[in-house]
Amino acid sequence: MNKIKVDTKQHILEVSLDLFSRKGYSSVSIRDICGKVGIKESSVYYHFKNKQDIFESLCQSFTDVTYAIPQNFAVEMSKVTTVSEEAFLFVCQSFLNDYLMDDKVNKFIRMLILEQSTNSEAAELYHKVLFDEALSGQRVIFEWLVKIGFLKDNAVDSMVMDYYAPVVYLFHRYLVAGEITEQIKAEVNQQLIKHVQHFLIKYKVDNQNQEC
Amino acid sequence: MNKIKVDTKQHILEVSLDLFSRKGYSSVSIRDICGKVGIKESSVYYHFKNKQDIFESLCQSFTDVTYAIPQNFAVEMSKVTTVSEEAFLFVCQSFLNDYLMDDKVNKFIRMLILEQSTNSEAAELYHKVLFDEALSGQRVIFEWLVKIGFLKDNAVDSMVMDYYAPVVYLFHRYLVAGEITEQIKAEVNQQLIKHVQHFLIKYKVDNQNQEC
Amino acid sequence: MNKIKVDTKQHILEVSLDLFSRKGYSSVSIRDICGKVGIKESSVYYHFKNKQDIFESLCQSFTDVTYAIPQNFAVEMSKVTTVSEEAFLFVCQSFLNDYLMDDKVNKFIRMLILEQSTNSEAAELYHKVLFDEALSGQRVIFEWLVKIGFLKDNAVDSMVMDYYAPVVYLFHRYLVAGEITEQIKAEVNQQLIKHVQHFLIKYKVDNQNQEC
Amino acid sequence: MNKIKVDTKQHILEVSLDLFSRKGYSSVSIRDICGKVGIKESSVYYHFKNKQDIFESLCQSFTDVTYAIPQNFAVEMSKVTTVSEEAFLFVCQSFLNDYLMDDKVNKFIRMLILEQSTNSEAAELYHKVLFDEALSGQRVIFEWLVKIGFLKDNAVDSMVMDYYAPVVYLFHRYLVAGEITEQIKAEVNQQLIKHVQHFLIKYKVDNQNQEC
DNA sequence: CATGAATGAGTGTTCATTCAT
DNA sequence: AATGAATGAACACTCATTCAT
Repeated sequence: MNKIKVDTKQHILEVSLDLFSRKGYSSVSIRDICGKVGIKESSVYYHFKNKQDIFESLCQSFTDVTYAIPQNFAVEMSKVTTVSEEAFLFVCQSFLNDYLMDDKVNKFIRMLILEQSTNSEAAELYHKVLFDEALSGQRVIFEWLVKIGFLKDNAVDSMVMDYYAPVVYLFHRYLVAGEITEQIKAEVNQQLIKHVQHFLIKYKVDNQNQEC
Repeated sequence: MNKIKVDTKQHILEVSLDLFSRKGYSSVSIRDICGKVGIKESSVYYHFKNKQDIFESLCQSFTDVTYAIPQNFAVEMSKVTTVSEEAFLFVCQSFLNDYLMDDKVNKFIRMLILEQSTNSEAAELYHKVLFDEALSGQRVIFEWLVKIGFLKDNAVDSMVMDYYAPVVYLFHRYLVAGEITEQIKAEVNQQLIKHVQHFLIKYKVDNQNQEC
Repeated sequence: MNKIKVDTKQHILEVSLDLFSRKGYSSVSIRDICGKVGIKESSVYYHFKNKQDIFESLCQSFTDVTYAIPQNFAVEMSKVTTVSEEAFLFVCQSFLNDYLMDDKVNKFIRMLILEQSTNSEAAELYHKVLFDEALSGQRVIFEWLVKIGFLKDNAVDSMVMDYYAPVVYLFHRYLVAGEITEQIKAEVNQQLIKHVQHFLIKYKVDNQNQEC
Repeated sequence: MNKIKVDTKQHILEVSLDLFSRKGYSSVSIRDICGKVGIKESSVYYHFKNKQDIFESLCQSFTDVTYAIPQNFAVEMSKVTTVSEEAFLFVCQSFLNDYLMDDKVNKFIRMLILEQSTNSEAAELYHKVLFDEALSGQRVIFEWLVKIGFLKDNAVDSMVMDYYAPVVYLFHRYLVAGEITEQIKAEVNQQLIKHVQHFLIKYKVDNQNQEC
């Protein structure tokens, strides 16, 4: 027979993430979670020490996922020596679609935003993920893109700022509040494309000269 | 005799704003508020119908303050015919210092960010203030700056995005979480100056050519 | 100028009686009363010592009204030597219309019914008014009606019971709960007439025989 | 070992009924109930959704009990073809002793009387039980008693009124307020017997004729 | 006469958590 | 692995009342 019963612990985590990201940790009761999971409140305490433990468990699994990204990317980078405009755009879009708009990741970041002011662990994680790590990761990529001659040899910090600020802007404007509908996804994607093209005009090495 | 007793209603509002912005509406109890104000819990209900009423009262006063800005600005604009780079920078900095970094306004926006997912009124107000109204206000200003020959006659939308995205970025990175220390203020100010100069290089009309 | 302002104390009493009779003493707050009267809560304490004092003041004025009835009636009785069937019916109806259905009296008895189990003063007054005094008063009347030859010389206690039980029944069935509409008034009146005629068939001295 | 722990839910219902019938729903606090039951306040909410839920649960169980009566009676009726005066009196007394004076039922009706003006559900139930259903039930019985030749073939409605009005009277006079002592029980029983005999003199078919 | 401001005690209810089963 | 039953602490809110003005 197939597995019919889903792993309850995993189910609790999923439901909790969903609720935490929508109402905030402290506004979600164990009752709320159990209601959606379909178990009694006391049962949670078989799987988790307490409510905080659910939150921390979520943080841990998110950290794991997030910290895997740059390493994966480094592996890919090492294989590649030339980058086309299309490839660059593709990578930017996949960061948006496969990461920031990914159901779990998106919910997670929303949860962090709500908890950043209450919970110092959340605040730290939020800043690491959305700013510190993101920026340093991008710096590495941009330096590499300069090295392989795709981007001009400008100040990388300016470039990163020019690239990333609008991404953060789009994220907060469209992806933090409310449901992420297909319509919103399309809108954000389109704005991202416009932004990347705008960005490349300024920073991409002029290939026509190279081709000459 | 001098006034010794502060207006209790105002005091409640101040304390509430402070706590709401730090812990989120639902994590702040009437007990918390009263403890800091120095009154008994039941006394709050003389001044406000209920907890939600405090929140709405805060929203109202914030709305009033915010909607006064563009009108004040319009008055100033009408008196001016030429703008120097210093003046432009000064205006940008004053928006940062006198608005986004203003204790009340800053706390208020933080509160809205925390409540945007729970409270639709908060979500709407947040988007109006930080995106819709801000963008349309800036569009007006930039169009005027183009008209008076300070900025190049580029697509205004792109210009607004180029200008505003980094502001939003700085706001979320440095001004939303944690205490706003003098050190952070200085850091943000410096980054803003860099950003504005970067922006002007691209969009300011080259006066030397004009003078020729 | 004429009196425009009604006597506040009287106004409080009226509103209180209305609310007490509909929701019960303990379910009516000073706030409720003041809201309807149009004064602030603290103002009540100028006119009354406390909430209980309002109740007692109501009881007093009701007692005064009620205890005046038998005396008034005794005066009337002493002037009359013969009674017609119509006159008897008229008196029965006037007790219903001018007393049990009178807005104030009705509200008052309803209030007593609600408070009889909580407040011993109310319980006592309720039983005095609706049973003890009513029965003894009726006994006096029926004895007099026997003496003047209008009613047969039966056991007065049985007669009183036969007469009064249906009145109490009608009162509790139609006049205690809900609004007393004109329709209900008519219905009760009709049932009372039927009852009185039924009663007189059994107990009235057959005048035709006497006249023979 | 024997069961020592009583069913808590049932215990709460019993205590609540007792208190509601004596002080009225809104004057009884959850604290009062829990104090008597011997549990903490929060424990009530494991068994009942809220205070109102206790009330409704009581109403339901009372409704069940009450609506079972006529059906039980119908079964008995179908087996019997002759009725003695003693049997009639016995039934009347058992309605009094086993229903109106039954601890639970009595408390319940008292509760309804107190709540009739506040709670429309209570008002409806009160009128159904004490008037509408009671009257129609009695009509059925009296019609049957006429058919089997125990009661004279008079207008049934008059008969019902003559029978039931004094019962309602006795109920409100002796059984609604205050403790129901053995003394009161005896008094009411005696008055009921007197009333039934009085009633039978008027309405019972004269058996001496039949015996001839 | 009336009110603005405050308060202590209490109300119904929710919460995270415990623990025996 | 789950649940029935309970609980202490907290919660938003209401109440009758007081008192200086």
